[in-house]
Amino acid sequence: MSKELSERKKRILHALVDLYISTGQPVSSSDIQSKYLPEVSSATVRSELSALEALGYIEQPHTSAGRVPLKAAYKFYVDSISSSQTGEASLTDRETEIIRDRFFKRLERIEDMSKAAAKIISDATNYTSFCVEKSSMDIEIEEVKLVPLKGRKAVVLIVTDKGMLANKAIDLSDDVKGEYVDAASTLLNKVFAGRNLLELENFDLSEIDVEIKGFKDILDEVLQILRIYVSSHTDTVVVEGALKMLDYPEYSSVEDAKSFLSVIEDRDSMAQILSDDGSIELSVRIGKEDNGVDRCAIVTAAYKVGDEVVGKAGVIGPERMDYKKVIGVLELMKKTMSAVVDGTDRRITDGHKED
Amino acid sequence: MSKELSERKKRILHALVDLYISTGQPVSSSDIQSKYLPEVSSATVRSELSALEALGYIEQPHTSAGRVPLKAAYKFYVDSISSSQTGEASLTDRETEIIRDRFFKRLERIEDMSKAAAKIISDATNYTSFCVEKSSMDIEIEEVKLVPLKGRKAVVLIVTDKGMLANKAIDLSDDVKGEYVDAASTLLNKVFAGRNLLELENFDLSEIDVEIKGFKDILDEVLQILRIYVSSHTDTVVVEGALKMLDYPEYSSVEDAKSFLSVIEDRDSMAQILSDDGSIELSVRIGKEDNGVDRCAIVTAAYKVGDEVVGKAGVIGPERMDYKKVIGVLELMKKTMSAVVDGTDRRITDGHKED
DNA sequence: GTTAGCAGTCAATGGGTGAGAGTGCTAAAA
DNA sequence: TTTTAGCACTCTCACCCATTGACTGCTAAC
Repeated sequence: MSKELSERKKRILHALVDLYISTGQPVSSSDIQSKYLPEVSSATVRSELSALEALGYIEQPHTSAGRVPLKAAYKFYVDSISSSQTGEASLTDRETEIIRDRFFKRLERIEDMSKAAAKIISDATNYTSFCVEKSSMDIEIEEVKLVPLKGRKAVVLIVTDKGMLANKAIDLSDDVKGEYVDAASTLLNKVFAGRNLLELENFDLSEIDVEIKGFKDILDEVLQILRIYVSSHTDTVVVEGALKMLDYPEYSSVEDAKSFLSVIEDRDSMAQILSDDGSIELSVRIGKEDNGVDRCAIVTAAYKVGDEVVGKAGVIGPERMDYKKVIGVLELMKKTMSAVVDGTDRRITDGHKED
Repeated sequence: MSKELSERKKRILHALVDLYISTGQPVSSSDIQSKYLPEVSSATVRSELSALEALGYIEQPHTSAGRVPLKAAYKFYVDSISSSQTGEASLTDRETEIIRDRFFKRLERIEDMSKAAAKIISDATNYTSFCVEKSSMDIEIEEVKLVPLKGRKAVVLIVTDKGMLANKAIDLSDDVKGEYVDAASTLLNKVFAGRNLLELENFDLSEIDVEIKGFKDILDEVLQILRIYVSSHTDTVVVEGALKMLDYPEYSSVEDAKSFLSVIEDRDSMAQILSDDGSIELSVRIGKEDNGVDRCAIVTAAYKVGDEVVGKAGVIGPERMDYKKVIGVLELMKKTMSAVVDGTDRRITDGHKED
C-alpha cells in the first residue's frame, strides 16, 4: 500500500505467499531464504519481514511462529502474476489440450455448457466451481400458434428467435370450430408477434387497437403464460465440487464446513454473491468483506458476446488458493466458452467434433 | 432372535434404546433403574444387561462404560413401537394439523409435491429427508402433430394421456407444402397414436405396414425424440436438509460428513439405495449392510395409488434417530400424499384450499 | 547494510496423576 | 432362587507440568 515496495521486499513477499499457498503453514524466514533467496542470510529476510509486517502485508499467529499472508499480500500476489504474464501460460500445452478436449467431448447439447464447464473447472483446479448463465430477457416473439388437439384441448405454441419458449395445454370452454382457432391464431399473432419479452411486463390489453371480441380469455391466458415464464426465468447457477472445499484444512471443522456449504447450496445467496462483482472481466475477491463468504477467495471470469456479459464462471476456495492455476484455467475456459456462445466455434452444434 | 425375551428384559431394552436415542451417550444401569425401573435395584438391571449383551442386543464401548444398542436392539425397538400403536398417534393433534396445513399451503402446483413433502418432513423431524417420484413409463401417445412455422421450421408436438410430452423444433429440408405437412401428420398419427411408450424401446420401423414413401426422415426424427425422452426420464429424487445430519455428533468429523454428503448428493447412488427396499409400505433399514450408508438408518414409506407404488418418502439419519416421531410423520405424509395423487383430496388442483 | 550468534517466547507433545463413572463379583438377605 | 448392598477393579477423561523444537528479535561485529 501507500508506497512502492523495494525489489527485494517484493521478491520476499511473493516467495512467502508462494510457500504459504503450497504448505498452508506459517512461513519462516529460513524457508524463504533457503528456497528463494540463497544470496542473503535469514537474518536479512527477518528484518525485511518485520518491515512487511509493519506495512500490513503479513502477520504472525504468535510470537514464535512464522508469517502468514494477509489480504494485502494476496492482492499483491495476484496482481504480480496477472501482470507478469497472461495467466494461461501457467498451464502447460498438454493441460490446455486436455481441458479443451474434455470440454468439447462433454458438450453434446449447448444447454449443458454451464454444467460441463463447472465440472471441468472443478476437476482441473480441485476447488469448488460454479457457472452462472445470465438468462437474457431479450427475446423476441416470432410467432404464436394455437393448435387444436382432440377433444376440447388445444396447445399454445410460442416461437421466439431464441427457440421454443413455452407451450401449455389449455381447455377451450367453447366448442372448438376451425374458424375460431384460425381467427384466434391470427389475432394472437397480431398482438404478440414481433414483441420483446421485456415489453410484456407492463402490458395492458386495453391499449391494443385490434378487435378483441370474444377472444379476451385466450389473450389473457397467453399473457399469463408469458408472465409466468418471465418471472420464473432467473439466472441459473450451477455448482460443482462443493465438497472439495472440505479437503482443505481451513474447513476442517464441521461448523465451518456447514456454514460454507449452506451458503454454497443456496442458489439465491450464490446468485447474490456472484452478481456483486459487476461485469469485471476477471475479478478476484478475498475475504468476507469482499465477497460475503468467510475465509474464502472467489475468482470469477465473465464471458461475453460482443460487449454483453452472458455468463460467468468461477472458483471459490480458501484464501490461499493456487491463483496461478485458477486464473489460467478460467481464462482458458472463458475464451473457449465465449467462442462457443459467439458462434465462432460451432463444433458442438452438429453433434460431433471436427478436428 | 432365537427365544422370546422376558418381560423385564424387554422393558430394560426398550428403556435403554429410549435413553440412548435422547442422549447419544452410553447408558448406565443406574440411569435405567432410576428413570424406568424404580422397583428394582441397579444391580438387578446390571445382571439383565449382561444377559442382553450375551444375546447380542447391546455392547460396551469399554469396560467401565455404559451400554450402547446394537442393530438388533434398534430392530426390537422399532418393532415394539410400530406394533404397539399406529405411529401417527405419536404426533399430537396440533402437530398433525400443522404439518397438513403446511403441506397444502406450499402446494400450488402438483409437480411441487415431492419438494414440498421433503421440505416438510425434514423440518418436522430435523433429519435429512428425501422423496422419490417414480416416473412411470406407462404413458400412451394420443396424438402426434406436425405444426409448420414460418420459414422452413416445424414443431413436432406429442400429446399423451398424461399431458404434453415433448416438442422439438426441426428443420424440414424439403420445401414445405401444406400437403406434405398434412400427409406427414396423418402418417405420424397412424404410426404412433395409441402406442405405449414402453413399446417403443424395441420398435422397428420396417415392421410397420403403412406406406412410408418419403417420410422416413420425419419418422426417424420423431422416434428419436421419443427415445431420448424415455432414456432421460429416470426417477427424480429430491433431497432436503442434507446438512442437518452434521448437527448430530455421529457425523462431527469432516471425513464422516464428507462421505455422507457425497452419497446424498449423488442422485444415482440415492436412487440405487432407495430402490433397494422394494415396495415395502414402511421400511426401516439400519446400518451399512442394510442400506449402504455407514452408521445410518433409513426409514422409507411408499405411497401408492391402488396397488402401484408411485413414489417414496423417507428420512435418513443417525442409527439412534427418533423412530417414533419419524414413523409418525412419514405415515401422516404417506396418507396425505396418497390421497392427493389418488385424487381423493384435490384441494390443490384448482389452486386453492377448500376447507 | 548485512550477518552470526544468542536469548527469549510460544505452541505442541507426552507422560503422569487423580477424579469420576460404571461395571462385575461376592456374600448376605428375601 | 432371586434380589440386593457393598466393594474392588477398570478405563476414560481432564488437567498439569516439563520438555522440546521452531522462530523470532536483538545485539554486536563485519
